[in-house]
Amino acid sequence: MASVSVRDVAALAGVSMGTVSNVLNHPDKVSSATVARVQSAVEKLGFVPNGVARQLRAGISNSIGLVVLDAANPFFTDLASGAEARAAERHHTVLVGNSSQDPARETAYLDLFEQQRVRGVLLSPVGDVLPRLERLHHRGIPSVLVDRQAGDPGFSSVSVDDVAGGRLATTHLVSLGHRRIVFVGGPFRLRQVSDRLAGARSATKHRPDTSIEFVETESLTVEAGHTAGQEIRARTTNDRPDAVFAANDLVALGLLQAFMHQGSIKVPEEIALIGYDDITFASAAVVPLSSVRQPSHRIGSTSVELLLREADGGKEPRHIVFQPELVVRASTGR
Amino acid sequence: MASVSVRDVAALAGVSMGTVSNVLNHPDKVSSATVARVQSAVEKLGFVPNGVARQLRAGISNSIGLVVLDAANPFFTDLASGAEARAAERHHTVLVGNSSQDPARETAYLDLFEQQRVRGVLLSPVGDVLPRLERLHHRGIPSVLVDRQAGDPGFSSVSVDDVAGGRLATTHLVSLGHRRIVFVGGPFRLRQVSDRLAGARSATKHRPDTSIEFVETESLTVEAGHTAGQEIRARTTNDRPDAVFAANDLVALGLLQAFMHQGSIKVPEEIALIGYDDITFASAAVVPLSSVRQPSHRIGSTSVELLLREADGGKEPRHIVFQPELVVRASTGR
DNA sequence: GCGCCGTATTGATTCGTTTCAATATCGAAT
DNA sequence: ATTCGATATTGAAACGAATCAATACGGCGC
Repeated sequence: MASVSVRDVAALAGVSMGTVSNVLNHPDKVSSATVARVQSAVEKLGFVPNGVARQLRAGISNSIGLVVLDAANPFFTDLASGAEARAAERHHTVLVGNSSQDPARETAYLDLFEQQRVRGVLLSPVGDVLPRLERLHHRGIPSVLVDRQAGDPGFSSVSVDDVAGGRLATTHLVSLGHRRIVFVGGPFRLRQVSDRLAGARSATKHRPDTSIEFVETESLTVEAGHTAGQEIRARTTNDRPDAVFAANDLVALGLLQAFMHQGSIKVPEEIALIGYDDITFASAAVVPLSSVRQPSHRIGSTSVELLLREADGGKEPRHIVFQPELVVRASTGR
Repeated sequence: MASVSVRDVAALAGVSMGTVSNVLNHPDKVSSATVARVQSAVEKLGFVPNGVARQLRAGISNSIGLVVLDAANPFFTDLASGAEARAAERHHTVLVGNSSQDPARETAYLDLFEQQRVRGVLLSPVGDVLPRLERLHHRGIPSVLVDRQAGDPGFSSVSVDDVAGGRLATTHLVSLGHRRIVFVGGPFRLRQVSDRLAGARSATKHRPDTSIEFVETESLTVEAGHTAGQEIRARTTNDRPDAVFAANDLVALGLLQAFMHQGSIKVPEEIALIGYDDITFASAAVVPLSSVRQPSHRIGSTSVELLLREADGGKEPRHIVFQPELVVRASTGR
């Protein structure tokens, strides 16, 4: 019942296996009469070529591996959909792995992709992956760092200037008159977080009347934001900040939920709030959320672009940096 | 420079390919001295077994294909994460495809999975896929319908009783005194939509004082909801419903955005609103959203469970139906 | 010293496809 | 009639690992 192979098709059509293969892949090399005969045999047997065997023979697949930090974050689903779209145009497939910010899972996916001999790897890294990428590179598997500038210029990268984004958000808060700012996000070892934080710091550096405090969270989720928000809500009014900059919108939404609980803290009157990523849900939040927009879809498509360029030609690595954009909504007053 | 194979490892270790393979897969069959020698050769050469070759030889992969209706919908990302977690426990990998409610893309992913000879397929269908699944089944690839009861009992399914869910939501609206209800969602050909709608209808059937109207959208997205909301907002006050039941939370959030625009319609005072799925963002919305909760994570893990059972033992198909749960928040008053 | 048994190891074959040099076929040109 | 060329087709050799019957190697009892 199981598998019909080219052999069976060839037998039924009365030709050799090579000819069947040619009908499938180079129909122009085969006389039209034979093409017809083979195709009807394919039809009759319900033959579907075995992609695994094909890939083994070809030596390289047309799949691209993508490891994201958090599949539940709309920023990454947008990014992934951008990557998929571009890949589909080039007849490639994207395999998405979710590291959930766990270095072990990240490694597991890299192992899988290496074993599967994917065409290349797109990665928004958690752990220290450079040695790993070296190894992949050495094996002929190129990689592109996504949403993070390469520490090592040896690897291509597509990123957004997170320092600029952090500065944008913070400058905006300061310009509204806020002086006591809290940055919420984490873990700080994530580049996205530390860069946005650095931007925040640089925006306040030359303003001695402002202060900036850092609250580290375990992850960049709604839940983590909610926890941090409860901590802030528990403070006495005097100890509270007058503005909060969240490392991403999920955290911001969690904070917002905590602040609004029983109406304890009014946003933006008592505390102004700004997030990062401008996910779809930001504008539909209890208090529509100000945010820093990133071109998530384009990041994905551009990454694939770079990756395939490298996989094909072997050009030297490139670095593309997009600029973020401030989006002002009700959560920072106006 | 590329690939080191078992052959190279065997040569360096001074053993046969068969022995290398045994070290990798049945270390107990090999003397410990040889194991050590082979492992050091593996180390030295940086050998990573070729998963593609392995799979070809094995004849079956340990990947599971999953096709979702909308990867941007948190309901499906939760479902996928449930599936991944369960699959990982069983040493399987989930390949996620996003059909975006497009039958052509759905078919493309099924083609891919068939060519890749995956272990099985999880599918939340858009088009008429039963013939396709028959074919897969005939080829020895089992499938499980996800988030939809099988029309054909020949295939296993894991679903939520959407009719009950629709009834739950609508009964709730009626019990709050709402009499003029609009159901927003689409396309109606999606089972999820038509079932929820059927539930809504059944809840109002024996109440001649209530009316229910159906507004069909092109898809189940925030944007589609927003468009439908603008249409409703454009009506004269007399023509407006006093409650809206959205086919999912994304649509509900879109509606909410449209209603709140310049404060034109107050929720829930002028129009009560209830969604479906209870995604994370529902509780953080402008007006926290009432919804119908589904056990998305468990749906995913249970699906994998059923699929692997079928892939292993070949037991007869099973049908699991979860019950939805009403979650009341501010958007339906109280 | 011989046969026997269990453990270790080998080497050839298989999985299903693509590739490519070799061959077959046929018409046109010499 | 023979050669040349172009076009179609063939068949065998890869790709890289897993399997399994066959063999080698010891040690043991007799």
